[in-house]
Amino acid sequence: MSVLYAKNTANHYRVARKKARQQPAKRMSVRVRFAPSPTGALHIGGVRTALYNYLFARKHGGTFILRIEDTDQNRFVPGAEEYIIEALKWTGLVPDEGVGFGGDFGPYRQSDRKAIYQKYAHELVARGHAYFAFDTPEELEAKRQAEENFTYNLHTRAGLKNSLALPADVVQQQLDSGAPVVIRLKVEPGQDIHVRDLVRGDVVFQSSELDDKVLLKADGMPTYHLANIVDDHLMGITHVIRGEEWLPSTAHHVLLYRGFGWEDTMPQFAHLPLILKPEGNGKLSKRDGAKFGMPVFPLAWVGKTPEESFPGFRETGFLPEATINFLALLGWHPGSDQEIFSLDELAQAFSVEHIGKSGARFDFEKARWFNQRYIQHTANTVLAGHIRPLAEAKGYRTDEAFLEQVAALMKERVTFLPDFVEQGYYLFEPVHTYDNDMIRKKWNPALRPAFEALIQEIRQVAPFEAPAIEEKVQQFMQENALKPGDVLPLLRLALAGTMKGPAVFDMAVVLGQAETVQRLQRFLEYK
RNA sequence: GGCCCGUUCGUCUAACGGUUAGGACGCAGGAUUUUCAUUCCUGUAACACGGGUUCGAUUCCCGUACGGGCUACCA
Repeated sequence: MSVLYAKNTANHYRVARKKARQQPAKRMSVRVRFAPSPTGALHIGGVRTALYNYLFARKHGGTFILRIEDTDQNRFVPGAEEYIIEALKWTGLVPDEGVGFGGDFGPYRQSDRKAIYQKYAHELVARGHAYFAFDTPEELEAKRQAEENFTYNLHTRAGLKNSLALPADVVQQQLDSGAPVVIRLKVEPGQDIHVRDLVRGDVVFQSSELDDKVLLKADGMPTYHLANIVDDHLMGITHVIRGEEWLPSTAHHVLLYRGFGWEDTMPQFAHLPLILKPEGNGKLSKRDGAKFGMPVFPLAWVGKTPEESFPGFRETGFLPEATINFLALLGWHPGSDQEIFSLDELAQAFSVEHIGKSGARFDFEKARWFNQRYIQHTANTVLAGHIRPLAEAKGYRTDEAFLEQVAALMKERVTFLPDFVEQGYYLFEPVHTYDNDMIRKKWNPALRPAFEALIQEIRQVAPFEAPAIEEKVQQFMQENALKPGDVLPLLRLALAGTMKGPAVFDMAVVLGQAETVQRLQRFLEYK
């Protein structure tokens, strides 16, 4: 971008602001939309797009809208819409308006707006900015086979079957016959199309490079291009925040706004950088989940086959807050060194200017770190609520007081929620795996009498609390000339089977006096 | 191929002409912890390349290389 362009951009904004002031009040409030297609599970990149839209709306006291773009009947997947809504609820990105959330600009599902698009498509034809085309997909495919870079545009349309090339009576006859017909955008040559992108600045396209995009398909449904312009206009969208893959077609979108005479209220655009694979080339795909052993979807998705089924952040044991925090920083930075943000804090700090321009690699290690941190800083009562269903599934006890104790003991040494009941299983059920190498290292048959005596001591401790137990054990070690290194590891092994874990005496308390004594005795038999 | 976008430690990124190029993850080392983890400290490591513009370029411009996206009656 040259200095001149930058200057022009600034000028443009000044003009735009001036215009905005002259517009009615309805243009003043921010309205953004998240517009996914229900073709399967919502990709994590889609969640990030939703997040940025949500944050932008919150930041500016605006409205966050969910619109379902289901104009491709062939790619429709049952359950996908429900999945999208559930994913938004789980992450806390709850729409103010949209499918399932009400609002005055509905319907918000594009398949329910079919008639609207047809009306506008025909209006565009009447205005001379679009035309009918009768070429079949097969014919076009043949053209592409025959010609390397075949494009439907002003150079080729004269030789194709459309209302611009065919005689009026033939066109009318085609129309009357009910033969398959599409409506295409008539791209006029010789125009510079400027897209003032909030993230990238001024992006220029030559209209002669653009093809005559299909606006209304033969099945009567609109393509994305038509539907998104009509809806954004009708729904009063002020800012379009979407993935970078849409940048090239934005030129067409600008042409559509012009064609409809809506350029004055055209939304501002912000194209987000893509999320890339952890390693190698290309953008993150659903297959990368299995490849790198990590989820790339917010929620698990159950497909028809195992290959079409995918794990989710939720099921892996991520807290939604950690997931959001992680995603927020993937392609955006707050302008400070702060790393930990609640949703509200993110909304406060958010600004489009701080969205990055280049693609961000999906860094699962960082995601792990966020989750670990969030678990550490989450209240035991809240954690208990997360642990309960996991414990239930394993048939473990689930009383509140106990689960809170488990949370307290384990929260500083787990990464994912299931770790509480997996790594810390010995808090719920008897030890099933002993670290035999460690036992060999620490056990000595000569220790047996002392160990038996110690069990008796522990049996006596009352009340059975950590300081009291510790005191008793300390005293015992002193009297028997034993070192902590001789005794403590054995106690730990007896209670947990492993050298990893919470402080021994804390564990003993959580297990309870009876269970502690029982485990010590069982250990004596085991070894 | 054409069009468009991008390029700072391994990764996420800060810097908006003058800095010992900052932070975080990861990794390494140390302290604390009679385990593990946490916590704390320290270290490691980057301006893709070549031309300009400028007193001075990571920063502005051009080019090259590399990466990415789009190129459907998919979104």
